[in-house]
Amino acid sequence: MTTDISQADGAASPADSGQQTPPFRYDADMAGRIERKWQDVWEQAETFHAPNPGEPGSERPKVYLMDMFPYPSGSGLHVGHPLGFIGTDVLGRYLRMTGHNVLHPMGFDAFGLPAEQYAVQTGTHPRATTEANIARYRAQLRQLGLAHDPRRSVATTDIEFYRWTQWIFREIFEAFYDTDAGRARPITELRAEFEAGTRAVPDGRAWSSLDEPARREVIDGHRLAYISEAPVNWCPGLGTVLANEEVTADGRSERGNYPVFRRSLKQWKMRITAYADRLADDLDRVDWPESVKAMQRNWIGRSEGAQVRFRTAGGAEIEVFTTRPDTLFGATYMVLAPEHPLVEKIAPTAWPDGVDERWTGGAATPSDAVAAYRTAAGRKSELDRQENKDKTGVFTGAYATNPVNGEQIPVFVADYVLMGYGTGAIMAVPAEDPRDWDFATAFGLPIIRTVDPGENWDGGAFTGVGPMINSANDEISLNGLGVTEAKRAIIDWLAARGAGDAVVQYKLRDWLFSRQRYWGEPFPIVWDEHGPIALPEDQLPVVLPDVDDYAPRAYDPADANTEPEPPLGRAVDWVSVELDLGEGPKTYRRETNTMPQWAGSCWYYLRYLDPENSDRFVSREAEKYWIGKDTARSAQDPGGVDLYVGGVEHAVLHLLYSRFWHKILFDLGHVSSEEPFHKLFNQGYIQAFAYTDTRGLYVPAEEVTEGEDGGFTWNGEPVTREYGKMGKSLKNVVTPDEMCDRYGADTFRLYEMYTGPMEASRPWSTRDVVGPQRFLQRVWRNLVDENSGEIRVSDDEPDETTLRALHKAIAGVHQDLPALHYNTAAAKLIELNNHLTKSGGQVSRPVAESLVLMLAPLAPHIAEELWQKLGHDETLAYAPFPVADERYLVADTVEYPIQVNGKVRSRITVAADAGQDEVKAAALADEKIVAELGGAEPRKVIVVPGRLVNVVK
RNA sequence: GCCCUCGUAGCCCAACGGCAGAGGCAGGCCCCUUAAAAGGGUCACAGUGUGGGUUCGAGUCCCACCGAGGGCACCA
Repeated sequence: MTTDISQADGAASPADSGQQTPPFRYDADMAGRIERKWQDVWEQAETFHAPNPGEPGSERPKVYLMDMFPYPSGSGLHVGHPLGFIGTDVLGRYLRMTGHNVLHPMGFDAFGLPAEQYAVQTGTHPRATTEANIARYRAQLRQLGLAHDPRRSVATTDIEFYRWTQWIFREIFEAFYDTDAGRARPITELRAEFEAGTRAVPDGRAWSSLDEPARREVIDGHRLAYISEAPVNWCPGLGTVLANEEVTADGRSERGNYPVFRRSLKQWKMRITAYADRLADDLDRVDWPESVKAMQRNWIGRSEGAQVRFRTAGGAEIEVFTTRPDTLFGATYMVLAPEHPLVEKIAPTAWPDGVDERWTGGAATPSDAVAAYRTAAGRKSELDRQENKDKTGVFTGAYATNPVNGEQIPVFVADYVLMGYGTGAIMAVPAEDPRDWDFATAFGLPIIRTVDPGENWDGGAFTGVGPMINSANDEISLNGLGVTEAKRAIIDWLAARGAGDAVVQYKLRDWLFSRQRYWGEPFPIVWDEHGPIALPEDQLPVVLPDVDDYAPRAYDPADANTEPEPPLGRAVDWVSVELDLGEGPKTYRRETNTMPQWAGSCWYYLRYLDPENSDRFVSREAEKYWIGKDTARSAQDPGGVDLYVGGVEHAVLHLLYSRFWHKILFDLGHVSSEEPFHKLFNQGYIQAFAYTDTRGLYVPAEEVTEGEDGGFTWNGEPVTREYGKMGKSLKNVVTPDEMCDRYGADTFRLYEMYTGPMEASRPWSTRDVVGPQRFLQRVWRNLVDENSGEIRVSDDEPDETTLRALHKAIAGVHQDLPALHYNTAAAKLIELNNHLTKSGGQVSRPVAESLVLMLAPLAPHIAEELWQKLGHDETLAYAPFPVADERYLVADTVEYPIQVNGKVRSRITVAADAGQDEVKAAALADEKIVAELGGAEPRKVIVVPGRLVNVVK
């Protein structure tokens, strides 16, 4: 079937290597020839095509392995990118050899800013750039020998792919969240309920009294994808709005680092908040790193508490959210956020008599004070608010009544209360909240302790637990209760009086889903005079039109008072469209926003399962087979990809969004699984040193030398070393292409897997790559004559020590590979090979074959070549992985170290099957131990079978 | 400020609570070589960030501190 190119071409190769190098040495050239050969063989033989259910091979237990797909950037891959890909590949190859049907696909997250920005600069269509980059990535990945199923490679920019992205959007648009049922349902069912009168219109109007536009407005207000006029993150520098997740803590864009402003704009949103509970709760059902779960929980930010209503003297009601309703007796003032709508309504015309001067901000009237404060707060950037935690604020002039004790408490406006969280208003309890304590101290407000901090407490606000005090009125007393009971009691009391209810609050906001960009999925939406309408399924895909100018209108990055203007708006012929959507031909206006980059990655793992399907985004059978719930795993198993490997940087964004979409698809009955990713693994990063000269400019890292004093120089000049990312601008990029040229892909793979455990970040060190290369060279030399290229194994039985070394290695590797401990697996193979090298002579065939098979997941090309040389016609990709024979794992005799008080003092050798008493007796009879004890009886003797003996004096 | 990781030889990293070293890099010496090395062999190098505690026994478990990396940050 295949030719043996290492021999055919081998004879020609020595001319270009050193004169004395044997002609069949495993060097970079040889490796390159072997690797290209096997990559072609695998492709032609369709070795890694994974069968779908019903196809031959699908009866084997399935495993779905996936990497987070890359964005195909113009600069290509550097050595850091494939770390996870190789790790997944090694596991996949191991699992194939242990009888599994392994699906390991790869695709491209190809919509995004860089291609668009390049298009803006050069006029090149983003599709041209994107496809060229994808081709480059494919070639780079292919040369690494990754066992992907090539039929299943998808790109989010493929029209056949984004057709289904639009279809899913459509499903989301055509659904609402039924809070009673706790799941999404089709919007048609909502309409039917309104029509039948089984569901009340939220504002109490009768459905029959509404005209069609009004009805549509009610319906649109329930959709999971909806338009809202709400404060959003507007980034004039990018000319687009951004999701909360895309804005950094200091109020700038994650991409480009431009200022971001809060502006009220009409935008598309997705109702992810409806799923807040399920997104938080179901984290308990997936096998993810605790750190990632913690980040998601933190982002969702569920907190349980109460809403409490305070009546003001003017009759207005201020509703607050608090997690500590138990401390209500200690509420001595209230605070509204500067943007709170009640601020101006409650402010009276004049200050009350004797108002504290600190409260007025020096203004003549409450309205002046409030207006001035609001203006000042609005001018402050997020960064200012964050960095300056000194409490500022001003009295509104109004008082509200504390419902538990009738106290009149002053209402302030202060920017330490945020409009975006809870109700934008708080009851302030300085005794139990440090922020309120600071404010109360600054403004001279009373502080009443309601939780007993204990005698030794001399600090400020007490947030710990303790018995309640000072908390009683005529009807209820919380005094003496613990926090939990006090909360329950006061909520019941408030609820009975109509002054409050138990509520749950979330930090999570609805997901801003529209962007003013060209290079993204168009919405499958058209507008008529009343609002948005989803295009019927049969009119998908909505293909991106060609435009002359790819740029959104960008502005002075600092000018907040600008409006987003999407590039698709300029495709006037496309925007205006005549359609018959059931009311006869009519002109509609297309939606000109595009979807954010996250859209495609929300569901790509489903498309891999059935990439050619033109009837459905994925067939039910394929979805069930590959990611369906596995009750054998656990009763509550939510299903999902068996292993998803990628960087921790997606902990919140991508992983939360795709969970959200998956749950909608589940609710609507389109998938059987409830979670997209069953097990998540975060690989570490390959990092690199970078060097700057005295002017602070980066110099080529490759050319820097280390002096004996530990200092670094470049061209004789001293340079300073930094450690961090690999990047073009840092002049420290190393590419896999270079490594394949200089050492071969197998060496490169082994190096990446060997330098540390998968989850660990570590520095790149080109210098160290020779280690794995030497190892492969030695394996080759042990099995192949470097002068003739002939295999040289013996048919003699292996000796006892070799068998022991072999089976010890098998047992170890068998354990390490599925646990992703590739570094220790490789070490065990090196150890075994070192043993073979030292033994000298020819390696016996069964030992050679086992070694080659065990090497195959890590270094597949050289393993295939050796396997073929050993006389096998078939690929080893599905050959059975060696199994250790217990006989060679147990020794006849065991050496026990003998400790006296935990320190090793002697050693004895006893038969492996010796009982504990025998071992103990032998230990105590040892002359060194007898001397140590000096005739005294040991207090205690601990025998750990097979391990050691510890004598306690 | 809070939360999560992680500190073992010059470097990268191993070590079910049981003899601190599996492996690699770099280094020394020897062999091969006219010479060289990405060839072969061999040798040395740490007591596990610091201080306590639990234990017969701690790199491993607990507490505090120091250092590095990451996440969150006026979220009521």
